[in-house]
Amino acid sequence: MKSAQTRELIRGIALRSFREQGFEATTMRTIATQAGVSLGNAYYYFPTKNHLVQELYLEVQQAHRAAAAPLLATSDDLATRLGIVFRAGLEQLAPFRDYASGFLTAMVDPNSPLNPTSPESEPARSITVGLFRDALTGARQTLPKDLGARMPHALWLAYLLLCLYWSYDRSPEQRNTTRLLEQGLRLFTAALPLLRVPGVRAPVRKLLDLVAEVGA
Amino acid sequence: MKSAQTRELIRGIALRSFREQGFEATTMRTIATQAGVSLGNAYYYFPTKNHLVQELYLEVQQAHRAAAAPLLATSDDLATRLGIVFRAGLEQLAPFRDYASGFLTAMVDPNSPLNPTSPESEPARSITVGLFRDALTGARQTLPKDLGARMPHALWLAYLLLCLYWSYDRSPEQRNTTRLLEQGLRLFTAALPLLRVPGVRAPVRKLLDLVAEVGA
DNA sequence: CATATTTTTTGAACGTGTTCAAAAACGGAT
DNA sequence: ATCCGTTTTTGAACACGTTCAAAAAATATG
Repeated sequence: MKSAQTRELIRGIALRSFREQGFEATTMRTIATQAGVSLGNAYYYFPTKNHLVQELYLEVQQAHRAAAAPLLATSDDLATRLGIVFRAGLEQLAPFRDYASGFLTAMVDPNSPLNPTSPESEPARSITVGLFRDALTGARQTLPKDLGARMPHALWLAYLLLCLYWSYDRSPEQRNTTRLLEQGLRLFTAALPLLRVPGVRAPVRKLLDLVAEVGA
Repeated sequence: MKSAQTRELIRGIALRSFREQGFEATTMRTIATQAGVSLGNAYYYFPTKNHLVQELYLEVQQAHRAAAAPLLATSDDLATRLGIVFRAGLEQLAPFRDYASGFLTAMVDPNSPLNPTSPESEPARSITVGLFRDALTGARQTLPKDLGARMPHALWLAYLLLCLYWSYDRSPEQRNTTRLLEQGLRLFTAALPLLRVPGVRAPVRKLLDLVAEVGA
């Protein structure tokens, strides 16, 4: 029971190495060696390399919240607020740009604990979904209730897709990603009034329901 | 030069095994053994396991075209035609449902030849993009020229996202995926007239341009 | 035909993530 | 203090994708 220290030691070294060397360059053996521990011992605390990456994932999401939450107090415009959350998220990822593909590949596998829709990712996921919920509820503009309930989850998925785009974005400083975000927000706000039209609202709700089933 | 036979032998056995056993269960060693060839020899013809999967990818896209092309002759309605291409694509994938995640994970890695946006995937990609182009040009409804030029590529990306959704879809017979497709098509046709409004068309074009940069 | 060169094939090796039986350290009850 | 059960740690092993030098086979050249 005393050796939750060992766990922390391994965790800390792994996360530092992930940040500095990336996913594939960080080997379970190097982690164990740097921690002064046997390879098998690392596996005693973390059943999988991906479980270690998940610790990083959670930490990044916590930083995301810490960065976005104060900024949300500065505006009550919906698009601005959504932009704050999206942008703060991308900023957290910036340091990982070079190794993004390695992390990404691991996250897409539906059987991996790392997958954002997995039960193991629930803590990290709920942070981001919560941020989008805050962005919506604190805004001057409001959505129809049924859509508002489904929207945070849909926005979270949109955020994941944006991250996917970002990891493929080879434009300087990933400007295309921010451009895509801005255009998307513009279109979203332009379409906002339409969501009150019953003929639009109903199909959109159905769409959101289907989208919601990913990562329920 | 004579032994392009060996290549075909390995290729054939690998593809059959991929179909029957999936991606991870099909091992380079089992392929080599079944082909009566040494492990190193398989690598002489295919520098990577993923290069073998790519052969499967191409074959599936060819089947996609073979299935969709004749059906396209039966209607000139845009939504119907798009639905034909999307649905035919999903039908080709159906046999792989159980192993989809394995293939998928390999395809998302931007550094993999398997990635749909890679140069190596160009033959397979151009088939699908071409199908969407055919669906558009043969339709009664027309798009503004600037959007029409960008749309096939965007639809191809939408198709990839639908495949991603499909691979996560745990509803019986993946009904959710077809529902999502139908709802999406409904919304697309409903939004079609809007694309002629200059205030909508311009931002949409910008969006499509950004989207186009993935897999240029 | 004999020899040189190129193409094909082999088999052993490497480093990876992961597993596991057994050893060691630890902690509480006698 | 000693024993017993649990927790922690170890080190060797496995299967995998991949690499590579060298052997073998095929082919070209004299």
